[in-house]
Amino acid sequence: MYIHLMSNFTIGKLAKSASVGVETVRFYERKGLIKRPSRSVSGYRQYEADDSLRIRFIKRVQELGCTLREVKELLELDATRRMTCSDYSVRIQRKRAEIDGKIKDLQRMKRALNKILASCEDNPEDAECRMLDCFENDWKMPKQDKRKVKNT
Amino acid sequence: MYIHLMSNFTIGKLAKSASVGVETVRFYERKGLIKRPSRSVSGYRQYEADDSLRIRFIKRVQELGCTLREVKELLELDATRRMTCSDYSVRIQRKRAEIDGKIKDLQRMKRALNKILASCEDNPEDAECRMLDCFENDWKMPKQDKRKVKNT
DNA sequence: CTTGACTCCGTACTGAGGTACGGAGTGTAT
DNA sequence: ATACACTCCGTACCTCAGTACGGAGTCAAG
Repeated sequence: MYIHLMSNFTIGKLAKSASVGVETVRFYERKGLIKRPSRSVSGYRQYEADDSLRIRFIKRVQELGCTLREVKELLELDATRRMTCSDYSVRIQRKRAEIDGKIKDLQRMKRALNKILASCEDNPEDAECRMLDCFENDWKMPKQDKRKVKNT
Repeated sequence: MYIHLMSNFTIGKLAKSASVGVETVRFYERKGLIKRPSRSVSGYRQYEADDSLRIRFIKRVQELGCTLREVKELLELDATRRMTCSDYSVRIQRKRAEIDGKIKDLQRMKRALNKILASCEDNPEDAECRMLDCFENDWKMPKQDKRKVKNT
């Protein structure tokens, strides 16, 4: 594991190791997404390997369609754990369901891409497949019950 | 199928059916994400069911972490098909790989949530599981080769 | 002991993705 | 035929997620 040996990143090192800009690190600090680091005598921020992991986590989860607010919630799931096990596990379950939905839809999109690929490579005539239709099962026409509309 | 019978949405109807605002529809039109609709004599936009599907597709794919630019590319995959089957299928394969990566990471996140849940419900003492660690396999430490950094 | 790269901080700016506004025309229910 | 809701258009505005700026201090190599 020998990772803890290479602690004490300066902000520039951290940023580079996580493939973001220095300003982004400071921005995340302001937003409370990463903890305030310890400081050197002269006031320089001092980071450790875990902070790099954390930033890379943030970036990846963002790519999976979460806002920074949601990422923060995710990261807080283990922080607040153990004190509030009651409704807290409900929150986790909700998050899990959300993720499940995303996985399903990504799989549908993948199938649609496969269909297009197949029709392109094998028989360019066949297969009236559109990307659009890959979600058709769940929500082709909302049938007036999923009313999450900005109600007037 | 009898869907084509209920064509000719006005923009408000379309927006409501797709759970977005009227302004969003116009915005997507400006951005070229939906085609310019036909107009009534008085200049009102006239939509059909497919446009609603398209907008719902856009919103969902956005939630899966794509920008509008990427959504547009996805939607164009079937439009430009059949003329450029050569490097075009490469583009599709790239898209598919991207999606695969997202599915994998979402599954990892789900497993992490499951672990937290288990440790919360069964034995609140055990299981030092953090959300952070769910991606550890692929990119714990970047090892200086994935250098997509804003090079100085 | 100077030079150049790095850091500090606050504030200002940017680009994406919408939202809101306002004045004018339209459609329709009473 | 008069409300009232809806539409048109352009422009202005908003939030989110960074980016850039600039003046001052710091660190390390030569």
